[in-house]
Amino acid sequence: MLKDERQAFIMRQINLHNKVLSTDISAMLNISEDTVRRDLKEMAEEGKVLKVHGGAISRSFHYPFNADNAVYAQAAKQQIAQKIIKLLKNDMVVLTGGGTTMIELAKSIPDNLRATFFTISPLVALELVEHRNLTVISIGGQLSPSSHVHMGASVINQLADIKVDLCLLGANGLSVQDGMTDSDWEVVQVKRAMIRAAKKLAIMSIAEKLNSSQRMKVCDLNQINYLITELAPDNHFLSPYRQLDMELL
Amino acid sequence: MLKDERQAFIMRQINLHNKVLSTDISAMLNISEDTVRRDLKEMAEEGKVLKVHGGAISRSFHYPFNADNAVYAQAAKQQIAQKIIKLLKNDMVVLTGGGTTMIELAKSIPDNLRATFFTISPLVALELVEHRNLTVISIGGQLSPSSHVHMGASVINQLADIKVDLCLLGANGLSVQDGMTDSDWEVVQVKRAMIRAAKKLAIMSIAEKLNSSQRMKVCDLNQINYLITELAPDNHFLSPYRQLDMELL
DNA sequence: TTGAAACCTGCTAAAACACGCATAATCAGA
DNA sequence: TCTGATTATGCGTGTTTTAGCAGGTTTCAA
Repeated sequence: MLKDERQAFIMRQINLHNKVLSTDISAMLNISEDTVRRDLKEMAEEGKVLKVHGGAISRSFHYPFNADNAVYAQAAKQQIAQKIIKLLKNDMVVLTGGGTTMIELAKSIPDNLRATFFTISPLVALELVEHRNLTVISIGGQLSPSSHVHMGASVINQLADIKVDLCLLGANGLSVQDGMTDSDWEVVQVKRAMIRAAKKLAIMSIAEKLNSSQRMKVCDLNQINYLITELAPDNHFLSPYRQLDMELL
Repeated sequence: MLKDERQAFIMRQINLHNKVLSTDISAMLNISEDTVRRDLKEMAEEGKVLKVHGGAISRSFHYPFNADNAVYAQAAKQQIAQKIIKLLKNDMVVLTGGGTTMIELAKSIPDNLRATFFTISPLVALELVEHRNLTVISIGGQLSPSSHVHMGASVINQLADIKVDLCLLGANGLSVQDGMTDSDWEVVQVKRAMIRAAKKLAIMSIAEKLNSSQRMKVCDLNQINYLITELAPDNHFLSPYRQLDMELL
């Protein structure tokens, strides 16, 4: 077997699986691991792959991370925001949670929308209040260091006293089996109270979060009125949700 | 499974859910918790995540606001902050307003201070909550677009129900003649309610604002227990205030 | 205050690695 | 086709990296 031929084979494997193990290649081609290592090293120097201990990974695979303020999957979240804006009408009263998707939405609300927003997230509140025609009311309470939203009994109490047209929540986990789920007990309590306070419920979730589950159940899928993802409503990925009693956006 | 692959997986989980638990990752990938911990530690050292007890949280979640904006008279305000820190004791309950001085203070509170902070400013709340020994409670209400603090009747109501050790307020106007003054009627109402809720009152003000008056009166000078400026207490500029029943810092 | 969970440190075995060297394969030009 | 030069490959040896584990300590929350 020729060297180039071998490296082409390795390249194919990497394109196929995003990674290769030196041992695997060695076994597959019946060559010594040393040779594989040498190949990988060479290919890494040519910039074709990323060499790591144990094998190599695809160059395009290096995970997304920007040290500063880049939000993960921002494009998708902005798409979601655009879709939600269509749900918002003048003189609506809306209740929102926190999360980066919600912040993207808060930024991109059109300035001419005249509405009232209740929110448990100070970050969202600060973004919303930049729009002239919005009335922003913070549901105060103990601020959670990890999720940066207000939680605790006083939040639940306040939520019991209000009734809003639409509740906007980000989903942490969402699946046909388990419904909407979350990982934190306190968060679940607050989300439930928020859902109770709203006539309609809209859940936003990037497609990646669909079909994932967390430990605690927030609500059933049939309580959800709108499910907003960055995908087109007829995307096959959403088909499990299509029969259900919710509108896909 | 390759190490980098594993870390990419963790990174993805963090981007999706804003946090991960070591135990969860360990279970999901069938690897020991030690390995997960080592990964998280490594990733934290590279600045990719924030390590916390039990797991790690997203870095972009860590308050992506204006990192270092030009604040007017920032040096002076930081000096003031340093002086106020000396007033803060463990297990104190403090009530604060908003303003850039207050934010500077919130940033520079020592991490080992264990205390409870009530605040009407979402920005201050978000800064305070970064200190792990602080309990932060937002007094919620309508968010003022101009001053970025919560105002309105519900704030007054909530303030009526609490009693704190110390109230920290920035002054808009302060003079021997007129006492503490402000320009906005709503703000005055809130400040009065805050003062009522506190055993002691500390006013912070850059020297520039001393001897200036606004239209509305908030309180008399003799209600003030501490006056904090960036000047030394024996500065001649402060002499008009020296005879009064307040401590100059 | 106390018990459980999370953590750290040091250790071990196995895997992956690097390096030198001997041998095998390849190639260019006569 | 032969030959010498060049390159590629496999192997032995010693080193480094990695992952799990044992134990003692810290942290957290009840």
